[in-house]
Amino acid sequence: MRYHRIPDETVRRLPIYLRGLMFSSGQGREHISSRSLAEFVGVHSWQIRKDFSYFGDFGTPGVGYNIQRLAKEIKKILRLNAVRQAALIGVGDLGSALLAYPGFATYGLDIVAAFDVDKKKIGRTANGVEIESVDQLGSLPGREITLAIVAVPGAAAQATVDKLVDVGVKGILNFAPCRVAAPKRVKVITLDIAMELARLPYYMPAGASDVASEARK
Amino acid sequence: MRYHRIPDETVRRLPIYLRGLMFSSGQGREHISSRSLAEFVGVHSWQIRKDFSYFGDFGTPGVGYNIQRLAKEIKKILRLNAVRQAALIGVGDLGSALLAYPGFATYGLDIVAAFDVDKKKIGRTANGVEIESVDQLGSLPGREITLAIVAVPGAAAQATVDKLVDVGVKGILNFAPCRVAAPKRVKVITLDIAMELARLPYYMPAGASDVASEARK
DNA sequence: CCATGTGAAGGTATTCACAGCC
DNA sequence: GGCTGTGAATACCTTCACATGG
Repeated sequence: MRYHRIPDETVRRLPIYLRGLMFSSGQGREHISSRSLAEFVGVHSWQIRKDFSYFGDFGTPGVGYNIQRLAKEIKKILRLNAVRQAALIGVGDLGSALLAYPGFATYGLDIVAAFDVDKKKIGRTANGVEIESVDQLGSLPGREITLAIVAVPGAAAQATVDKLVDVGVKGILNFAPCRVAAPKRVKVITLDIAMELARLPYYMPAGASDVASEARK
Repeated sequence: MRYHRIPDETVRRLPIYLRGLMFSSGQGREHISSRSLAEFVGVHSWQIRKDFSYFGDFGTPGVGYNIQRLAKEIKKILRLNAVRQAALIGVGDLGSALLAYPGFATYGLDIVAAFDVDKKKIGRTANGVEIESVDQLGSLPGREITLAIVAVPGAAAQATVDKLVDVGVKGILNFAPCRVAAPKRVKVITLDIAMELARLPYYMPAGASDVASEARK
């Protein structure tokens, strides 16, 4: 079925596939089967085929998928085909790490501006980006920045997001450990690192005391 | 229905509720309605009631939920009722930020050990934790550490996880941007920061050119 | 013969509406 | 009147099995 709405869960997996395809592409191969890709990315092959079926026929029966063509299509769907510029708000420990993080480039995302409230930081350069005062956020509309990464303390998060919405940012990745409200036209994804760790114990078997004995097995 | 398996999606939301409850608890109130909590955490009230219904009657009709009692129960379910010690592997930019991250304590998680391959870092102290050589991972079984946070480069991730499994770690939060394999008895949650950002453009409306005009509205 | 693409079946989670209780 | 707890309805996603195509 070629024309179909793409389920959210499929959209969530597309970056995983993309990562796998880009890696395979670096290996010099031209085609990849759903089976091979499945093994590499850790998703079942039938799930992969179903996911790809939502947006067209990219596979050749008996051969597999053309890596380049499929990667290009996924990028198009995710709108990652052009390099996108992002601003970072909050250059603390986490913010600094994000500035230095090489992974964003993988998906064509580039942090080109950084803002902080701390006067001591303003004017300094971190990873080739000059840190500006948050008061300068008003200058964003003139620059080609549509995305923002929020790495400020929870107490400042909502005010920061409000400001970002004001200056026309369309998408926000929020690292502050709290819910932030925004109009529907602005997409906010909150990524609370500690919360992810918090559900780990639930899935872990037994108590802490059997670590040593378990290790011997 | 009091005795019921708790759906995974509910487990994923429990830490969100817990955060909200702990905050409300600090406000001195004793009870909270599903409506108030909903507003605070950004989840619909019926969803909250349904989620809570999976593990017992904690609400009083006309009054709401007893904050302390409910928080305690959620902690018990998530097995966060005792402080849990974690080890950090990889003290680079991201690892250092995680060491300094205050959010883990919210859920009773404490990073008490750090490991790196870099000889220059070994022996130094970061946030009160002495950085040890990864060769010392073998010493983990004697310590009360069941959880590990992996913040090493992608190329080293699988080897690191293998080693952690060997020394009896039961749960791993993996920040490396790749899939890692582990036996079923060890729970691995992979958190690829760039991937989260990668699906943001998909949900953003229109192109980059209308930023300025949009901001005027 | 191998691998895709997809209807159909099955399972899981969300949403609703309201009975029951304080 | 306000709020919980929950069956029932609905929507969504996953899994399977296999027809179809190279």
